[in-house]
Amino acid sequence: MTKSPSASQSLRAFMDVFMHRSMRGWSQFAKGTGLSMPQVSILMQLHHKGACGISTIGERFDISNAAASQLVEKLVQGGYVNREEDPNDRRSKLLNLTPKGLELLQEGMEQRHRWLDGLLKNLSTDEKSKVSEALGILTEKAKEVDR
Amino acid sequence: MTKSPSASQSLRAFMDVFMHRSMRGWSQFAKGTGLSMPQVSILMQLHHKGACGISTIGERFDISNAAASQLVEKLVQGGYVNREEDPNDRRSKLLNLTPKGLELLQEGMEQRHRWLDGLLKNLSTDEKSKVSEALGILTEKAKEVDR
DNA sequence: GCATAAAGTTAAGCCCGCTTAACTAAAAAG
DNA sequence: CTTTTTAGTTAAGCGGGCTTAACTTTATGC
Repeated sequence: MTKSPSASQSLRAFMDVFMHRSMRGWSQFAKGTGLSMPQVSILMQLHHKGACGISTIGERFDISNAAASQLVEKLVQGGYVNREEDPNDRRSKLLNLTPKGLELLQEGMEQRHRWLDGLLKNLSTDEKSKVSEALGILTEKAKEVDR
Repeated sequence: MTKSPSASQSLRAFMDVFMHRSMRGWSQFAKGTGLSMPQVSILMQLHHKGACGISTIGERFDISNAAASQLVEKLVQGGYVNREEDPNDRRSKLLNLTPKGLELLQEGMEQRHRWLDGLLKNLSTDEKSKVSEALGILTEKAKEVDR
């Protein structure tokens, strides 16, 4: 590295490598579990944003409620998702990860983390702390923006 | 943030947010272009690793050569990929992004980067430089590990 | 209370990715 | 030179995701 690049440039370079790697990782993982990417994405989304109904799934993935319903049905059949009536509105459903669903997701994350830990192994203590701080900053901001 | 977390913890939190976001971003982008995720993935991979043949695609995505051939065919039809004979081995093909293919990919990246730039906007100059440095370190390592 | 809207489900049908199998053509092995 | 291996294409068929349309059930507006 000749000179210090801008933060924006660094982010772009990082994203290039990082996105490429993590996307391929997830799709391979999905294949291994027998689930499809859309199905895994729904699990991730439930874990990330908490319980919601069918139509929320539809909106977030920009698919019809019918499609969302069918995908969720498969996840329920597989025991990854719990689907119960919303006590406040009996038309609506409350979707939640089952322990099995959570476990599956965490296994997928583990695989991604193993790759990342491999990156950290070769860093000095000083570098590690810098990386840690910077990612903490970014993550906070991302959560804000993502709302 | 109460106390400084380990680098590994920071990476995990970061991965959670970023993977989720970037994957959804790409799949929405793909939908907008009329291409499927596997097709976009192939474009990304060509851009990232350079020209290769059909069977290399098959190996990298863990699909049959027949499947790879069919996917590539669609990308060639769409004008996103150039497919020519390998002069060194006339059985083999050399696949390359066309300008149109490259442009499409870059548009996708732009969309992701716009989100990221939104994150950077709210950072102080000091934070920006920290982020920049840390991501530079990580990117270098990632490229090494990725081969 | 009745009409209307909203949340989900189900079914029919389309497109797409993927696999296997059969095939062509070129290179490597003997 | 013949045999075998390698790269790629093509076709048939399966399964999955998605859409539209018709329907059920529950909530809401007047």
